[in-house]
This record gives sequence, structure tokens and C-alpha cells, in this order.
Amino acid sequence: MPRLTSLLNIDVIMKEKEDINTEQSIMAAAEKEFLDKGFALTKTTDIAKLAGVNHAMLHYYFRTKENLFNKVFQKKVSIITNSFISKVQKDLPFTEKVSFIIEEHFNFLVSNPKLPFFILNEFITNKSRLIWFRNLAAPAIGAIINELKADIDVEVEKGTICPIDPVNLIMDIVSLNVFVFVAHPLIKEVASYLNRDYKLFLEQKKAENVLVILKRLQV
Amino acid sequence: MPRLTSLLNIDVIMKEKEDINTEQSIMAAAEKEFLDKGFALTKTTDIAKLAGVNHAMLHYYFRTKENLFNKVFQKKVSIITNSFISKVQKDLPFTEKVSFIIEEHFNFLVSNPKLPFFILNEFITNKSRLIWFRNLAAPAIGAIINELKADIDVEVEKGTICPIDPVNLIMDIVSLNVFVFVAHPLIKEVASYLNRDYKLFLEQKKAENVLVILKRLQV
DNA sequence: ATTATCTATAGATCTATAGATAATGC
DNA sequence: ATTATCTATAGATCTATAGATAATGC
Repeated sequence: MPRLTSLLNIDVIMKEKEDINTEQSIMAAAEKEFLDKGFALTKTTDIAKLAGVNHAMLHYYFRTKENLFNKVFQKKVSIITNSFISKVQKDLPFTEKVSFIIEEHFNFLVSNPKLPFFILNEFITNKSRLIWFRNLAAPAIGAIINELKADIDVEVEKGTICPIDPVNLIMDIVSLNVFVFVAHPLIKEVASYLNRDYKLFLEQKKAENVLVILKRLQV
Repeated sequence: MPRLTSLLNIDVIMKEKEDINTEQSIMAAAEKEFLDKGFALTKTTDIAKLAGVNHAMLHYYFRTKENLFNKVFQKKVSIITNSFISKVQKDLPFTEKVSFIIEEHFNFLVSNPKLPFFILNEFITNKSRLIWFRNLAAPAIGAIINELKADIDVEVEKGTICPIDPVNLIMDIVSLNVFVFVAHPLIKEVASYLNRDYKLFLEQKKAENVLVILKRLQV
């Protein structure tokens, strides 16, 4: 079953381990290619090449490029949602909970640096994705906002934090964290120009983002 | 000289005013198309169609798609840089200067909402653009950072603000402002889901961003 | 018998240009 | 005589599939 092509091609990285099958190889290669270049710049032939698989196999398993992309997109979106719902410990004081969320969010982005741009790119260039968002994600986000608003009201009443619109709070956090990774090519250049270590910079920026939000919440 | 095509095509918007010439029509159409869809998704035929101009004219005046795109890109980058160097009034107190910069930056983005994604997209998908950035923009940014650092040191010494890394301060500001526009399709959806007026939301977010930074700088 | 893989190519799409034709400036 | 515009098409690229061939499971 292993054909010549996969043995001859140097750039094959996915199919080397013979325990994963063709479909999985294609999926893994598609994830990498789509995350690196986005939908438009990715070629199905390149995915197949990277997967170490005959190009026709891609269409055999996934029918169309669009279809394959949707699989990747949905997988990535579910990774994002799943990594937040669970982690928040309900019994922590509010500001500690906020700090924890900011740090976890940042850590997640360190592990998935290409994800924010990938997602934003899709929403900007593909309008059909927005309809999907409106129906599924928007209500869920609405619920989170209402929950957060209740929390904030309690804390403001207690005098532990100053008032803030929950939408603004969420956006402040996401902005500060996500931008680092959306602009990472530029930031890396500036960091190297200033002779700063990028990894160290990331750690410092994470602490900075927590500090910014905590000070914002101070009475 | 005016040919039939331009009169028959309904979607022609650029060439209607007969006082602007073919080259300018193409440039204007290219700006719109590239900002809307990015390099990869834009077709030269669409640019020509939008410009109300024969497709061959695009290559006659600009030779290649790449070339035309570079012109657009450089024009947009120079718009960004020009709109900041001049506006800052040197004699204002530091925190007022910072507030002013944040608001002006935000206002600029309101007028040019598609610009941030356009620029980031280019830097992420086109590596050659990074080399250009390294040589030209990075040193300029480095200079701004050093200048800002001197200002901060003076203020910290006076006890008017608390210490902050100038790189972090710039990133905090840019993050808070830019993210609103990079994620605008999502934000619009959430805003409409919550029955909030988008324009009003923008005004409130601008004030929020100023507040966040001022509180961050508070001793 | 069914499933997986390969070869070969159709068909669509896009950039770019050659060469003819028309308009303009001197 | 030079510049601008148009027609027509080359040539490259990419997605997708038809149909042949090989592997697998029962």
C-alpha cells in the first residue's frame, strides 16, 4: 500500500508515521496549511504534498477544498470554546478570577499563536461565516455577558470594584491579549530591533495585561 | 474616447466622473478592492470592472497586480505614519497628551476601519513585506520608543505617573484601539444581538480605552 | 465486493501580453 | 509620432473528477 511518491518526497512530514491514516494525514496537513496561509492562499495540491498523499485522495475523503476547510475551522473554533468554559473556578474572589482568566487566555494564545488571525481572517473575508456566528456564537456570548454583568453588579455594590460595562471588560481583555499574536510578525521585528528576547517579552506582556485590567477595576 | 463598455456597465463607480483619468480610476478601484478582500482574493478583472476601464489598461499602467498592490500598500502606510507625527502638541501635560493620542488614533481608525486588517494581513502572509518593515519602520518605531521612555522617566521622577515600559504602553494603546476594528464583523454582530447602536458603542469604547490607559498610569 | 489509490485530464479562472486600432499632441 | 485603448488569446495555475488499478475484508 505505501506508494513510491511518499518515499521520494522530502517535504513529506505527515505520512511518515505509518500508524496514522490518509484521512488524518490530510486533515493534519490542512490544519497547518490553512493556519499558515488562510483559505485563499492554500493550494489543495500543497496540502496533499505535505500530507504525503496523492492529490486525488484529498477529494476522495473531503470532496472539496471548502469542505476540508470547514472541518478545520470548526475544529479550531471548538478548541477555543472548550478551553474556557471549564477552567474558571467559581469560588474565587472576583479580581482573582479575572486575573486567572486573563492569564489562561494568554497561555492559550501562546500555544495557539496563529489561531486569532485565522479566525478573524475568515470572518472578514467570508460572509457566510458571519451568519453561522450570529446563530450560534452570538447568543452564547450574550449569555456570558449577562452572567458577567450580574457578577460586576454584586462587586460594585460591595465596593470592591468600580463600575464597568461587561462588554467593554471582555473586549479590553481580549484586545490586550489577542493583539500580541495578531501583530506578532511586527512585534517580533521590534523586539529583535530592541534586542529583547521574544519569550521574555511575552511573559512581561502577560503580567502587564493583568495589571492593566486590575487597575481599570480599582475603585 | 469614452468607449461603450463604461456606459453599459452598471457597477462602474469610479469612471463616472469624467474628470479623473484611467490611471486614477484604476488606483481608486484597486484601493477599494484590495482593502475589502486583500491581495489574494482580489481579481485584476474586478478592479478593471469597478474602475470602468478595459482590463488591459490595468497592466498598461501598472504592469502587474503585485505592482499595483504595492502602490496601494505604500500609500496606506504613509497615510498612517503621516497622521500621527504632526498632531501631538508638545506642551501639554503628559497624561493629557496620552489621552489626546488615544482619541486621535481611535478617530483615525473610525475613518479607516479596514486599514488595520489590511496591513496585518499583508505582514502575516507576505514575508518580503517584513524585510521592508525591518529596514524602514523598525528604526523609526525604535526612536519613538526612546523618546517616550525619556518622557515617562521624567514623569515617574515627578511622581505624576507610575512606571511603565514604553513598549507596553504603546502596545496597550494600539491593542485596545485596533482590536475594535480588526474584529468589527464579530463586534457588530454582538452589538446588534444586544440591541446596541454600533456608532454609540464606538464612542463609548473610545472613552473606555482612554480610561483604561489613564488608570494604568495612575500612581 | 468494497474500499483505497493512482493516472490523466477536463474545465474553470486569472494574470499578462501581443498586436491592431483609435485618439492626441506637435 | 506618441500615447491610450481595445480585442483576442496565450499560458499558468488550481480544483475537481472520471476511470483504471491495486489493496482489503469477508
